[in-house]
Amino acid sequence: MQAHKKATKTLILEVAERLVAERGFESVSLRDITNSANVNVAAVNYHFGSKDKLFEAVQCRYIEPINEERLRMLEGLTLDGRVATVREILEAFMRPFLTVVQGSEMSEKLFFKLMGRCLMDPQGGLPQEMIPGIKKVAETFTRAFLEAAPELTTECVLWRLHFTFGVMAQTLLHGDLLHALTDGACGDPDAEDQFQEMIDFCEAGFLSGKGVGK
Amino acid sequence: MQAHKKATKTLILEVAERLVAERGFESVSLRDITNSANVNVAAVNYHFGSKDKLFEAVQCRYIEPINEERLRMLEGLTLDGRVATVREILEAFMRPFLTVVQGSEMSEKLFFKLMGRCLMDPQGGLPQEMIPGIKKVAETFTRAFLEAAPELTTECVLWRLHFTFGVMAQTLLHGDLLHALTDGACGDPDAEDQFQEMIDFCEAGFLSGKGVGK
DNA sequence: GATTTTTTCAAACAAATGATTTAAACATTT
DNA sequence: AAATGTTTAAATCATTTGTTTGAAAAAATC
Repeated sequence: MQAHKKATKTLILEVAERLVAERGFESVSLRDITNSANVNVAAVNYHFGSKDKLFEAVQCRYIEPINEERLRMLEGLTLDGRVATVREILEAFMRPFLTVVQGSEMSEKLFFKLMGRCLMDPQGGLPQEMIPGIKKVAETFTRAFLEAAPELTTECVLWRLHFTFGVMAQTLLHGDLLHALTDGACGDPDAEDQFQEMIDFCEAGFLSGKGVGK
Repeated sequence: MQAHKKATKTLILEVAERLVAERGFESVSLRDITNSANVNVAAVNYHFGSKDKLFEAVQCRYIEPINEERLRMLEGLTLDGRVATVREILEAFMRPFLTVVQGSEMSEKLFFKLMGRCLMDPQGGLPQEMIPGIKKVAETFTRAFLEAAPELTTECVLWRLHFTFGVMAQTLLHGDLLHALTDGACGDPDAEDQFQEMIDFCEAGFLSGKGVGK
């Protein structure tokens, strides 16, 4: 059954992921999803229970591999008791978004739109199921940053991690906006260049107050 | 008529603004809006033409005073041919979000949620009516930054302005998330402190590559 | 191979949606 | 005060929404 035909449940998830990214959860109807997936309308409620639960499943499915890859990269940096640099840790935090999306079937732009939806759409905040994973990432990376830059306080690191996430989300979500606003002068689609610009910006922000200037 | 009773059109806009901020545009029905505003359902189509046009009006109404205040603050910095610092320009870019919202009837959190919705919700990008204003802000501030930090390229400034916006959006939108993830340890509600943290971070990011380090 | 469980499907459900219509109320101008 | 233009109101429209039902089909278990 799995060999010749994709499981209905997975099929629904994939289609929902794409449509939700494109149009937002509230704008996509169950029939949009099931028609596009060539399954029956009732299949959603059968496999997921409700439309809301389907959306939660979509959210969890996309964030998990990213968080896993983040922790994996960070672990690779601190082998043999080595202390990683702020820049390396930043890269471990940010790059998984690129690598995971490049390994997925969605286009990058769509994938990041989905990310934005996940942050904005849910009425009652993130699904409970996602919180532990995010918490673990935040804690682990905060610890790493504190080792790399001991002069910073925990609270300060958390704020800057938060800022870093904002830089990433904004760039990946609205990179095309920059392109449009400058009549094409800016917004070069080279993802790797953008990435380096982001890391430069955030590294400097993270080390703010460390240098001679202040 | 205006003296004793608020114009229906304005009333609808205000209620729509609040409800859209809370729940998102697609999740709010015309009846949610008109019931809450104590006006007839038909009033929306009469005054705005359609639900979509109402949403465009909501978006434009909120962004305009912010952009005006931004340009006003920036102008104040460069009187008598004086050259402003990067930090001052950054403040002119970011602070209007705080001052305008503090002068409005909405709570801060709601206001920034609305901001997020405006960036995410519309299917075909931002309303055409908003583009010129944003463009003007981007151009004017880019010019100012280039004067304050002549060693940067135009493209670089645009990217960093973009990053700065991301920091701001993320912080103002999801500041409570940080609070929740750290079990209350982080996420102090003092808006001014947060603001200084943001400016520190972005100033450092903007001046990245300028200092001795690189 | 019969039985039981799981999955699919067409049809129908009630509720809610954005939009329209028509007439009444109101304000403004002549 | 009559006529005109503007705004409000109730009722109704055709769709669409998420969800449920009950039977058929498929798969798994015995």
